[in-house]
Amino acid sequence: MNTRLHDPFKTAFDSLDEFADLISQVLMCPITIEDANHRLLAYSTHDERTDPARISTIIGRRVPEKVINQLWKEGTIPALLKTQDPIRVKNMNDIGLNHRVAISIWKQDEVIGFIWAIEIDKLLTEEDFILLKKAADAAKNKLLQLQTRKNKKEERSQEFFWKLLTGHLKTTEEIVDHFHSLQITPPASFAVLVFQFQENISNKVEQSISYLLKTNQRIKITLYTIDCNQLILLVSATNLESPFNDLDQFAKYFVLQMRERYGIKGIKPGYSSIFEDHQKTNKAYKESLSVLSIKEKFPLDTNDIFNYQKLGIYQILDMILEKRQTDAYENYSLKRLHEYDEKHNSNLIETLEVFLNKDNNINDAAKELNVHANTLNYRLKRITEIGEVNFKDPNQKMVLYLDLKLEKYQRI
Amino acid sequence: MNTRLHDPFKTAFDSLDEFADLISQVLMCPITIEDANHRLLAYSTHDERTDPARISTIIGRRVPEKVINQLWKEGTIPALLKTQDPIRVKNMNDIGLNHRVAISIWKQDEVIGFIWAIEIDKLLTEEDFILLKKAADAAKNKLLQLQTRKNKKEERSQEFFWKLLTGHLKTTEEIVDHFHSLQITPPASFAVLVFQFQENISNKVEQSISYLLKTNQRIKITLYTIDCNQLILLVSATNLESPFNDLDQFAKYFVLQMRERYGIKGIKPGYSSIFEDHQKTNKAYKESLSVLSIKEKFPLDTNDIFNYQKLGIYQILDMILEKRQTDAYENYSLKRLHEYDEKHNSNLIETLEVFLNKDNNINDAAKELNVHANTLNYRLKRITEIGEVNFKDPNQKMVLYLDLKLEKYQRI
DNA sequence: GAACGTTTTGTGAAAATCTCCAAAAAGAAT
DNA sequence: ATTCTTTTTGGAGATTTTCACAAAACGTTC
Repeated sequence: MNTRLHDPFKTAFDSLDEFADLISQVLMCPITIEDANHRLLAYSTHDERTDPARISTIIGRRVPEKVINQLWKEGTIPALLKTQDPIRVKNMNDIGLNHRVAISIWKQDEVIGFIWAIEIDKLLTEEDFILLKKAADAAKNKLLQLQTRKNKKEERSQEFFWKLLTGHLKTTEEIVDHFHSLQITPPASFAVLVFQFQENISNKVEQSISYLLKTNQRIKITLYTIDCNQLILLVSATNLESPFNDLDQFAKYFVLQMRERYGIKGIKPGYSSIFEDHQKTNKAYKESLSVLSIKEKFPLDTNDIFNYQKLGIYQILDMILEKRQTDAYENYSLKRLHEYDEKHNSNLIETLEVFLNKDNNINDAAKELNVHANTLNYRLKRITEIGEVNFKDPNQKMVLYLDLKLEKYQRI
Repeated sequence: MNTRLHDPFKTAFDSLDEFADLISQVLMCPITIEDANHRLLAYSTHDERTDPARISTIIGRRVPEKVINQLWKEGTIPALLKTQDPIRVKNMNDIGLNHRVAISIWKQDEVIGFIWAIEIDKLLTEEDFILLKKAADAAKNKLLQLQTRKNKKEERSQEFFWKLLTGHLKTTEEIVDHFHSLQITPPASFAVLVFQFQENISNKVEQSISYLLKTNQRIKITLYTIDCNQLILLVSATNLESPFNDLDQFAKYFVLQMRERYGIKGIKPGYSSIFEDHQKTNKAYKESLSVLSIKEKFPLDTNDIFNYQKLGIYQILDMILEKRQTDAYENYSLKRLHEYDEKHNSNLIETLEVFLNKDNNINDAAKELNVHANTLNYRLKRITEIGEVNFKDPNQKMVLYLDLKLEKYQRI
């Protein structure tokens, strides 16, 4: 027993799995080893007793997202990131978690992994805690090896990604070959997703990002890189039927988590259409940037839009503005309505805009304007008279809508 | 009596009015003299008896439009344009016309005016007819004088108009001065209206045009000129409240009459927005031409549109097309819908287009598609699923509409 | 042709929208 | 102050639209 307390882990071992079994034997409980992003690195097979959370972790080769979220909310992970000591986690039946003890594995001042010990039928003692700490220290070197191997691969990936983004790779075969040489299956369909941060992305923030991306299970992130204040991702949806939905959800999720977990605010997502041909990565990248630049120009109207497709009319608004300016065009209807508003200080223009925004829905628009539906009806009648507009004509309505938005844009 | 039959009109007279009185005395009935466009040139005051049609003619200094229309329909004017002999017109109480006799005044093979004799209490005899013929002959020279004077003025007007259209006159004062020197009051607001003919406009057609324009009383035509197959007008609406309405009506009226009266088909009208500043005549002209060129590109969709304002989205469609082509943009939703149509040979795309054309009106669209309203509803639901569209978002709908039209355009 | 999924059509009830009228309120004009 | 016009609001009733459900028709696949 004395030797055991001394340091039972100072022996040579080939694989992390072997090492996990060793810990398991020493502490007499199931052991799981994860990297910093909660990907499964190894697990003990010696002890067959386990809990549902561990099973899903092993099956999926990563800790389930809901478990991670719970551990963040409840404070375990933040604690593990602060201290080098073991942390005890209480039973959480709703996510299938038994009592367990966790410890983080450190390389200098950075966490590079975790060891989990599940307390099946006995709780670990103070002594065990000391042993666990020694185990964590012993695991460090093995993990570092894995990391450097990964880093090299990542560097090559990054270079390849930039070539894709800038359109340097001309043929589809060349691109697919590159993917394979990096041992990545090229996604059947993809989009480029860019998160724009308020400030340049520091190394520290980069780690948080990396963590969030790796733990995400909503969408597949094939490649990612960082450019000043932009995080650029090559992503593909797991659900092929409604990819936009998935992407939207992920974008919102990412922004939310960055704010809640790390206090980083003001991240703006923008993503491209979905493409099948990898040669179009460059185009996809441009679309994403275009989304971001348009979101800057029309922040209010495009607040909930992240996707180039969903930008709708805003895709082409600045181009139209340019033409309208060179043509010195003036919308006659809007002009008359403005004149009327001026003269009678009414607000027909505002009324019109809300009505069009609300997709011609009288009730919704009336609610937003805080007037009676009949009032709105009356105003609309006046608008058709004064502006000589026909609301049954989608054509005319569109131009009104466009010109309204343009006016607004010009005023700013 | 003998001398009277010989030629009572071979005397000198100063004005046409004097001459009208002379005829009136000889034939013992009220006399009116008009130019080829039914503008009043002179009328007898000797005889006080008259009829409502004559009164309005004198008051308005032109024959009322409904009277002219009636005389065309009923054949009097066509007859007068064919023969040099007097024509008798029957009583037409509904338009206030008594019995009367008319004769056309000729210069070579062209009618340059008319003389009207109203048969108040006695019908004109054969003898009177011969006298009338002599009167017409005598009136000819006087009318010619008037015409040449007018022609000179018209030439100067034409030159001025072209300067306006091409934007050669820089300051508004300069333009207003020009107007005044031509004894024209510059209209407070105006539009440029262009009729495009299928063939170059011959002199003969020009006469018909001139006639139609001069007899029109719906809108004020300040200036007009002809350029190859285009008739260009500077017009202003008499009704300031709904100028577009007036202009639309006139455009349709002109096209109709040219076809019905002269058998000239395929005339396409196009007119600009309404402007107040005469420096913008050039812009107005460009807008009109733009309408015509767009009508050529989208003949079906823009068939009932003559006005730049009402062109709606078509104003900017070719510009958008250009951008979409350089961007190699592809609408994801439409792509998926097309694929679905292809695979299941359905017609979701057509359904979508009709639905959008009909301004989201299920019933109207269903009628046009010859399906049950529920069928349409079902299809729309499928469209939102397959194309990942949200029909409550006016933005998305607009882009769909635009891209649909663009596709259609590209296919042609 | 049986089995299956997709599409079309029909029905009816609930919800909404529209139409019309009238009264009140607010502004403008005299 | 009063008249007149314009605007807002309310409500009742008619009309439309929407929605869910079910049956029938159609197409594909085995």
